[in-house]
Amino acid sequence: MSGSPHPARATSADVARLAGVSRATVSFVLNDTEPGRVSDATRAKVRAAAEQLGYVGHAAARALRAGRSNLVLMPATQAAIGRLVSDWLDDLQQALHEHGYTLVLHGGRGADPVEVARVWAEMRPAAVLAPGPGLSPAAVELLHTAGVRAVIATGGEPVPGAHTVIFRQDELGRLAAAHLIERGRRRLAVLMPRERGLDVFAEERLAGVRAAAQGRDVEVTPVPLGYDWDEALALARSWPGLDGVFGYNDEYALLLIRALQEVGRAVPGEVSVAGADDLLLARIAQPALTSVRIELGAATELAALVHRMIEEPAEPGVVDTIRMHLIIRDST
Amino acid sequence: MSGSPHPARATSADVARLAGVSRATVSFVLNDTEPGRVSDATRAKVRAAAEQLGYVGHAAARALRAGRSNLVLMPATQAAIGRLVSDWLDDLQQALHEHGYTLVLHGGRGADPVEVARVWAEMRPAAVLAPGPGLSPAAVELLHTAGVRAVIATGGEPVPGAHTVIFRQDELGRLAAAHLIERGRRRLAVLMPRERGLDVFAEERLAGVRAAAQGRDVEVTPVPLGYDWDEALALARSWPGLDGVFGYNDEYALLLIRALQEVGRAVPGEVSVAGADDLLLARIAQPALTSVRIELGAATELAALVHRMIEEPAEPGVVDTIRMHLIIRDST
DNA sequence: TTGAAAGCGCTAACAT
DNA sequence: ATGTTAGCGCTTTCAA
Repeated sequence: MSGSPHPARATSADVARLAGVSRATVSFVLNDTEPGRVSDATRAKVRAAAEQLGYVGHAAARALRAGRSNLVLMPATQAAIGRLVSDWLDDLQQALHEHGYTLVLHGGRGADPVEVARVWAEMRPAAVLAPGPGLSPAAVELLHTAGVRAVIATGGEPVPGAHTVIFRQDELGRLAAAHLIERGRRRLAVLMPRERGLDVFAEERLAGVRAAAQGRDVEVTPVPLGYDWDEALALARSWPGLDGVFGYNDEYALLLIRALQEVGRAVPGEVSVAGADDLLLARIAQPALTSVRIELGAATELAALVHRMIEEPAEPGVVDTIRMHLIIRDST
Repeated sequence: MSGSPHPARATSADVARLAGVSRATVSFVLNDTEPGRVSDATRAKVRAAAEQLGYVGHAAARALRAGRSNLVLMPATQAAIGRLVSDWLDDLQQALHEHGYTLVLHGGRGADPVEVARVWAEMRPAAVLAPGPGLSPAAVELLHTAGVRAVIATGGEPVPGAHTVIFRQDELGRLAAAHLIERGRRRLAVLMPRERGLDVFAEERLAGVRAAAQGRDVEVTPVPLGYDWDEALALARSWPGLDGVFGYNDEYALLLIRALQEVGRAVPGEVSVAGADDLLLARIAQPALTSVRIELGAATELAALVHRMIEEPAEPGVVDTIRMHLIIRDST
């Protein structure tokens, strides 16, 4: 085939020409602004012309004109967490869409936070939702300077300059550790995933475990573990005699449990193990896995908050707290 | 606090003013186009001014001017599949970034494909990567008309108008079913997830199972199942006497296995079960789960393909095939 | 009820 | 070696 296989993309000017009206009229009709401004006959003409040409708006042009885009940005790291989070993201996407925003998940794991924030800022999103640890003060400043209206962080403590949804990673560790200690465990391990992007969360969870152990004659040992069977098996074989484990999350916890079983160490007899996320897998594991459940809250509320912050920027502050509680099962 | 908490975002004109040069010069310096055009002294001045003002480019303006954005769009559904895919996405994001593109995961599960394609088209992405079943001919046409250079589909058969990475969902079912039949199973179940967005894949996998059963005196029954313990348990209790199961993927397969075990039905004694994805969880399950492994291939190659297609659009065609093979374990 | 026109921030062809 | 300027597609004020 030679030449362009597709007709040049139609602009609103093309639509206007075909319909025999001005570009202004086209804009009013297609966006339904100022109802009653354009007569029904003209509306129909414009609609037909747009349809015929296969007209599709140009987000960049609109954003340029409006001074801001309708994008809401979120690091894609979040999406990889599991079904719980990804279902919730679906709801969030839907709720934001109803407010006229487009949720966009953006990668960039592992890179320099300020560099990542820069790429985000170039997209001039209306809002950014991100884990606090990835949002250095410099990054927040950069986003605001670039005109991002709403920066919403999730994390253990308020991020300066951003609204913060309090999500205490350390509380995950604290809850699990308190339970293990109550069960009589005194030598606690905390699994520290080797996978990129997880280290900041792991450190906070470890801190929570340490806090629970404080002044209680309990020893806490961080234990690195990659998400890999052979490594888990090697760890189980040379298990350093610890009697309680907080597994970072359910996946790592389950991996370790199987490895321990494989080398003949009883769970919970010899070692108690607790996870986090309360996946369905935790419930159906054998033994069923004690886990910290995270209540993500209604996505619609977060969407509404985002909308409010974009419409009328207010003082940054603490917004809401993600609640969590322990579900005790047979692994502890 | 009153007034704007942040300085107005600087434009390239501001940078030019501060540096005492023209906007053109700023553009040349910051983009490093035409090296040698600007003297070192001027370059330094411009850089310093940009730094001082916290200048950040404006992607929308650049896209408007260039006629296309540097966005590569992919449905976020993909991301929810699991660790295998999400790690791969990380690599893809990285590889695309090195070509100057920004990978964006976009939600929109469940909505009308053409409506979704419309929202995508408005962003004028350079490329769209999507599962074929979501790309109707109308959707592909819409994207092309909107100027999207590269539409790359994944699916069982070539999508008209798009390059296609052949990914035969039916082959997943065929491989698993052939194995089950070889093991002497004659009454096969195929789990059909109730979760939104998964039905198109499930139908194709079911078709693969049917193909394997063809002319072999094997009965195939689709069995709906939501990802939920109670539902799995109810299914197991009223198990319709089928002796082989293709579980859609590892997660559903594992869920069913546990439910069957719970009601005293032996796996693989009474029922053989196979999954797909070959998650680590399949390997550590008890019994270890037979699963179809999917070889996603190098993300760098796909990134290079995307780049090539954007630079010099060519005839759509079949690009590459995602390979898969069965890993036989104890569940069959 | 509709049209004309300015201008969002950027790049690149052309001029100096 | 650097500057001037047109124009990408859109919305919205102002004028008719």
